[in-house]
Amino acid sequence: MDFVAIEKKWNKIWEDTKLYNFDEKKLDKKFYLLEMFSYPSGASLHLGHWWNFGLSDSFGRFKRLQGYNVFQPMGFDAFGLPAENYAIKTGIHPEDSTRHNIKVMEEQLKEMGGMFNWEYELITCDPEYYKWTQWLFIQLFKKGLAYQKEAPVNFCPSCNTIIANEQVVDGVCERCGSEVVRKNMRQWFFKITDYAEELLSGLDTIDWPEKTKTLQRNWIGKSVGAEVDFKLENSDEKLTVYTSRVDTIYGVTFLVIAPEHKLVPKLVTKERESAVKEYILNASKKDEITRTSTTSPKTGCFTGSYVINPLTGEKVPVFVADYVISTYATGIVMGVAGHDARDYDFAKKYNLPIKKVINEVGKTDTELPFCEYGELCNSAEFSGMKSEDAKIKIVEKLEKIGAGRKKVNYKLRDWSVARQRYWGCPIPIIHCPHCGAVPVPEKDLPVVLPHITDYKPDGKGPLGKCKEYMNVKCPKCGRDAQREADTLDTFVDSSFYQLRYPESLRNDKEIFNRQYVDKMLPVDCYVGGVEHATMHLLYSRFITKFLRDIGCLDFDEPFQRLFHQGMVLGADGKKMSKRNTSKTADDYVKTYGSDALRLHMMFSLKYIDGGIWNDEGLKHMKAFMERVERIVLKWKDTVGENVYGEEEKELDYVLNRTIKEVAENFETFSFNSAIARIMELVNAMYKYDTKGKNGEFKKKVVKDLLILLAPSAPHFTEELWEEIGEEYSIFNQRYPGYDEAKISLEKVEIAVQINSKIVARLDVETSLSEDEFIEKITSDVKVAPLLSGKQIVKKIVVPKRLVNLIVK
RNA sequence: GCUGGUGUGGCGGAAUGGCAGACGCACGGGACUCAAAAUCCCGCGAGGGCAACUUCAUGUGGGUUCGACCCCCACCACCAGCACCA
Repeated sequence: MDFVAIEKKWNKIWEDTKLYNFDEKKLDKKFYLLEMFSYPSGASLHLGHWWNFGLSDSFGRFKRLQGYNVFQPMGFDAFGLPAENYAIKTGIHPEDSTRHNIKVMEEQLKEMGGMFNWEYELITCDPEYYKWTQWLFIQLFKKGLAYQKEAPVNFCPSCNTIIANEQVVDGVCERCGSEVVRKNMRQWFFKITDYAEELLSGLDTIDWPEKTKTLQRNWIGKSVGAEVDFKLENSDEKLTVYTSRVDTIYGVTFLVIAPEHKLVPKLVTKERESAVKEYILNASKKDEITRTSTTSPKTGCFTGSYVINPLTGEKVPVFVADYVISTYATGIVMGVAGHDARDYDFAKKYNLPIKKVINEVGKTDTELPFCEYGELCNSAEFSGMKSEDAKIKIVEKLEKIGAGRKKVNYKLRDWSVARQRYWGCPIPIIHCPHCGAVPVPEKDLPVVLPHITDYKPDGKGPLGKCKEYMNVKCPKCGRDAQREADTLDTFVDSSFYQLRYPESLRNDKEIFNRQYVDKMLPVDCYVGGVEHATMHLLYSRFITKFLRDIGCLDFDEPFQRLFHQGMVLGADGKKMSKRNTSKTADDYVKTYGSDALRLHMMFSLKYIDGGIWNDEGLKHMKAFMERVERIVLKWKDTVGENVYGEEEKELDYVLNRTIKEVAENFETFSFNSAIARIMELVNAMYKYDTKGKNGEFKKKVVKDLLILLAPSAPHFTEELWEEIGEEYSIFNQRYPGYDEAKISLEKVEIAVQINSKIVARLDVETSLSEDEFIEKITSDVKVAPLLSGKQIVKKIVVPKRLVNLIVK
């Protein structure tokens, strides 16, 4: 068979007959299958795309054969930094390179022969799409969930712009080489923290990999602790710390405040000013991972100020230290050197006192630092209490004297959404000197991204230089005003695309129709990399919950079921992705055809784990397909006696087991095992071929085999389906059912163990009762002698597998 | 560093706590052929043994269990994410 030629043929027929069109009238058995859409990066599809889209397409085809009306839309996450960097380097406008890349990728995805519903395609840089990105921003703004605040960013003084973490290489700007500093700047945020609790509890309702849920739980990082106010000496100002270990409050010997905290200037005394300034400057050159690393040396600088411990009345010094981060909790921590590892290191270094206020339960000689829960000592009336109880009692006392309160904290921070970039969705805000930040009226959406040619960064972001864009009248008061120059993080674009797909091209009146989207969503199965666990997957959940709260939809979670494909690596073990030279799937398709490529990918690596790409097995997949072809063509016209004996029974057993297990393997994305089962069926067919004679039976096996293989080799099986004289299309068939009776054997081999050691393997009838079964085993000629004179003290029976006799 | 994950023959990989290594590759052998390729069939973890068989073996070290690749603890190596790459 000429695999390459038949693929062209069937791609055309499928398209002409609109075989895979989604039937919007049959929503009762719809199946919304979605792969994370891709960034239109290089000039052509790399194997990673194939891995993601090709294999989940096979899953979709399997679902279709099971009778589902499969919706599998496709689109592009088209805004983003790479196109802009490319433009700065080459002068090619991001719009042009992006459109070009999309076109190439579309063609290749179509060649792949997927069931994608292109008629719903969406592209995030289309004004028709980003109109709704802007609309979403405005809804969040109206509810107070989009707001501006000062936040630390990477700033390159020479480029005069904010740069991304990935653009900082060894502390310098990758573009110009100057030293990058952390700096507070005014930024737009989405208040995702308002949803922290629900994002946490909602995880219990969705069918996601446990590891992904764990990642999100830890990312949200709920901790129940307390806030404590420490009054500043000789001032009315107070410093509020957050602690999850308020039981250690009697051990506080100092306070630590983050260098960029806004209260720092109020704390620094004249004598300490230059030292603190220098310290803060140095801290601004470090990134957060270095700062918070438990192994990097702790550094700090005394501010000159002291605070009063509200419970002990003790005076303790306040330090600035960069191991404290301003964005978590209050940005100030109480230093308890005896019971916190980092505080201990810090105290050692600066010769601060170390107090013991917790003992290991039942001991008085506990070594410091002791960071577990224990029993309090040196803690006034709380001495002798267990940590757990003391936490409650101490908060009660703090509340009574007005110096503290119970507090739940989350590590989750608000989502920073503004970017000083050109190639992104414009933020629909107008800054008016009189009215402040005013949203663009919804009737004026979209705010179209102007086509500029100078997108080099310059303080404000590239749009800031475009006067025609920036200068507008305030929608509220009509006076001169300026547009927001920043654009949105591309994660905003992708936070609702799954909601927009079902009506992407036709609904220009609303983001989506509520009745329809309630029927189409949630997405039944979502496929994408685990690297999105704490960002895209969290943002989408947040936005879905927000849209529910403003009455746009009726469900809480966007993705009911989730699978992560592993990463396909190049021969060098490196990522095959947008950032290194991508391998093209084209050459393989031209030589072996897309079905062989797809089969090889499915069989040779675990989908969930990925691994190093190896094309060695490709030619064998072609050989396997030819092996299938030979037996199918040989059997298609055979006539023979209508007998059903041992041979038929044996093949029927394999057939039915294969039908059952291939379906189970597909459900868990264990494609490699599914293909292995199909190979076993083919092997069994060849075995039957040497002796079996039942022609009708052979025809049935051939038909079932082709349907089982169809999701994994769509063109190939469609062609054979036609060759055996069946009606178009194989994808309108139903996945075969299996007969439980044919899978259950009359006799199975049982492993017989005595004291957990295998002593025999016996064929035993499955119909025996447990007593009959034990009787049969113990009286066996091999087993009986080993039991003579011994007493059986325990019998462990694992049905159809093993028996273990414990003897004395 | 923190969070999550992975580790099984020469290789990719199978195994609801129940006969470790399914299926495939590589390798060896046989059939077919003048021959080769292709195809079809058989064998194939390591050590010992002519053999029946036997010992060892799922990153390392412990533990739980009648029984552990699987559960628990500690460690080692590698991978992903760490909030402005998407």
